[in-house]
Amino acid sequence: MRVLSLNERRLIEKVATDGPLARTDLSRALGLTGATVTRMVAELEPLGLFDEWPDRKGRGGQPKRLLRLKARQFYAAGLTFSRRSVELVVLDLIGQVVGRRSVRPCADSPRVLALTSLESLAEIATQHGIAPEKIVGIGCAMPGNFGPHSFKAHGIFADFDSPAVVAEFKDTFAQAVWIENDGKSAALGEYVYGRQPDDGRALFLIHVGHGVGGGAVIDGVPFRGVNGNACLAGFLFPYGQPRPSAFDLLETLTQAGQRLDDFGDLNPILADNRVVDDWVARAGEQLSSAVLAATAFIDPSMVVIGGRLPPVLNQRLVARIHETARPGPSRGLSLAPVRAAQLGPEGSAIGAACLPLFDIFFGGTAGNNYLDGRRS
Amino acid sequence: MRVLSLNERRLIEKVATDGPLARTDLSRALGLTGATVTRMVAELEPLGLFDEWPDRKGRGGQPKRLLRLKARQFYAAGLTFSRRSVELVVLDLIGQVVGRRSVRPCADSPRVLALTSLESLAEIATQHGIAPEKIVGIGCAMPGNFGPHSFKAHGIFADFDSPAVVAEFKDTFAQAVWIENDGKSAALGEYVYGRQPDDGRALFLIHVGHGVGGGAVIDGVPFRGVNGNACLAGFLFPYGQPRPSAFDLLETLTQAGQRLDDFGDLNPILADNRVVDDWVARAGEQLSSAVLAATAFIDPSMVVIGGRLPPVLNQRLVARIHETARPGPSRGLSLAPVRAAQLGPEGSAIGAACLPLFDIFFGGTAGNNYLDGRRS
DNA sequence: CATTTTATTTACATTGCACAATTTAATAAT
DNA sequence: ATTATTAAATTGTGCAATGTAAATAAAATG
Repeated sequence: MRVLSLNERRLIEKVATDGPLARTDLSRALGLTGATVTRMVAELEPLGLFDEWPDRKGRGGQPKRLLRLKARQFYAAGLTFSRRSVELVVLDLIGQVVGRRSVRPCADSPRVLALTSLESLAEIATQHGIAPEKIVGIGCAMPGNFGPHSFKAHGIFADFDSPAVVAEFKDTFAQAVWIENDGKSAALGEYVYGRQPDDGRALFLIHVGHGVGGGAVIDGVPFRGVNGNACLAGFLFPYGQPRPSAFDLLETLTQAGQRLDDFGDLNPILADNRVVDDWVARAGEQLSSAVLAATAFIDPSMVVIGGRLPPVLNQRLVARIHETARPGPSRGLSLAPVRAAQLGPEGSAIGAACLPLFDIFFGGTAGNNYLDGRRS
Repeated sequence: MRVLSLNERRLIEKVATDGPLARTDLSRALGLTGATVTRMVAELEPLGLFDEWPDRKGRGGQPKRLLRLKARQFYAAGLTFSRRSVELVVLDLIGQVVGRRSVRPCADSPRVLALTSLESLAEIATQHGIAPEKIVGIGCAMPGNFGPHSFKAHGIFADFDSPAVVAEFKDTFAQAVWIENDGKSAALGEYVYGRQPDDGRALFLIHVGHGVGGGAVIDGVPFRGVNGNACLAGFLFPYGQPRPSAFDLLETLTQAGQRLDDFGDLNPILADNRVVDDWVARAGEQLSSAVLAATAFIDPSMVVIGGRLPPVLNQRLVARIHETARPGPSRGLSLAPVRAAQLGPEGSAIGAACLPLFDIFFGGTAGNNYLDGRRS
């Protein structure tokens, strides 16, 4: 597929997030003339990205011809994993989860992880009759950080501490592979498909997962830092002490005699659970200081609490953060608004699937040497 | 003066920071063709920005014709203030301080501040024979933050808590006025004129001044946050408790019986001063946690310690930070390298003067709606 | 002095977009 | 039913910012 220009990707992203939209709407939203939008849409025609139909609600004048993404024209797979499971989702262009597989027991090596994922992907593709060439890429959300030369996984995944992980994935899949930290994946997913109109220009997500991570999308561009390790809200909570991570909740429950294998087992035991209540109270308070830190450093328009926990827990954490009512980072300033993630515990995997879709069809990395959007 | 295009500003910035350079060097560095660089330089000719002379060191082939900025072609003024003084510097295009004035006693109202500054500026201009139209703008570095609708100054400047400050400045000066937080000004100054080759893509500056602030320049663009309040490293150190600010040092000295009126009085009393030694030990340790936080959230290539303190104190703070040897923000990660600011206690004022120069001649705000660099 | 090398310039083509005029398809007024 | 009005979409044209390729310039080298 040809590489899309910056404005083409801006157009597609706009249709994806705010559609359906007519050409005039796009022209206003993107700051381009109607003529340009007409031509761009015409040039994108061979990709078959859009459905188009007349707007029946017009009041005089030629009716708009609304565009929306043809959901099933392209797909991407996103994968993430935890101690006892590999979660794979297949996402279509409009962010609908077409299929999901959760496989246990889990990957104890990068190779097993890759092969397991390949198998899950093949199953889903077969079941839904998805041709392989319609799957534009595989994204993998990793619980861990990027060292100068290698990927450093979270401590419980000792074998994942190597650049071989990347190689293993690239060898296994026919499609192109994207690797990203789980917090940054979730932030991207939340930005692209969990978005609400008042999100504003900068979304910061605190990722409550194996550890406490985070990610941000600022002015439509993922904020990675020079080594890909920005937004690590978890530094506030040293290892070996209580911290507001999903992993910490599992450990807390284990110590209280309620042993769970994985994040996925949380849902049934949440109601009327004193241990969970206490954990939410403590973790929410800790997270409010993470919100303070994120406000101080990033000054985002919105902080989102997301990660591997069930949505109801995210909501309870947000409620607890609001109760805590911490002052802002400096005189006269207040905390950024806080909200629970829209995407739920699959957020990282959906975000992972977003990586290829975003790079190919949406904002992608803004700016290159050819500052007018042309290429060499 | 006509508004310069994005690539023109990239070119001028490159010459400013890495010059002298020939057209071919620029073509390589900017990713443009030689033909384009030739034409751009020719079109900038009326501004008289460059000196050009043949390179005598060539080894075969036509000798390069090196370009560098004509330092005295344009100027900007930068101003900052503290309890007992108003500091104003005039900077030329290559970042040389052409003239400085430090006036006491100080501004106790925005109006006095503005008039005092105007007078200082006029004196410097007269003394050095600088025509007013060569001064392209006035930057003001403010100790304080931006509220949703007004500027909130640091607590000791009660009268500055209003949007009237901005109006007062705009009324007083013939030139265009830029207002910015002092930490962000200093970061910009350090990026443009304090730069070293290994700075990398993202510079974070911790500003030790009235409070503890900060600023960052990421991929050549000042990082401001949605409200202009990003990079506030000081949130780690609550008001009313010991904190690593220059103001805190003055207070500490006062309590020990060594009363000083202003930051400028520090230099003579630094040697063999037990109170200062203790303060450096404590503040350095505190700052190392600010470095940790900056690394965690921003993941910069470099953290710079700067602000209103004499350079020797910045160096001692950096030494102390290195002693503290804190672990990185997560497993396998280490702290960003730390360095003392190049620009010294005038950093904020120089940075303030950078604001107009940067916006007019250098990177400015990258990207606008016209993604090809054209304007409506 | 001819050759080689590198820098710079010139002439021309391409492209992404704006502007303005035109066409299209609906509703409202007569 | 006809005409006017409106808004959307399209088409034709031009411009500005680049790239491409060839030409020219100025030095070192043999």
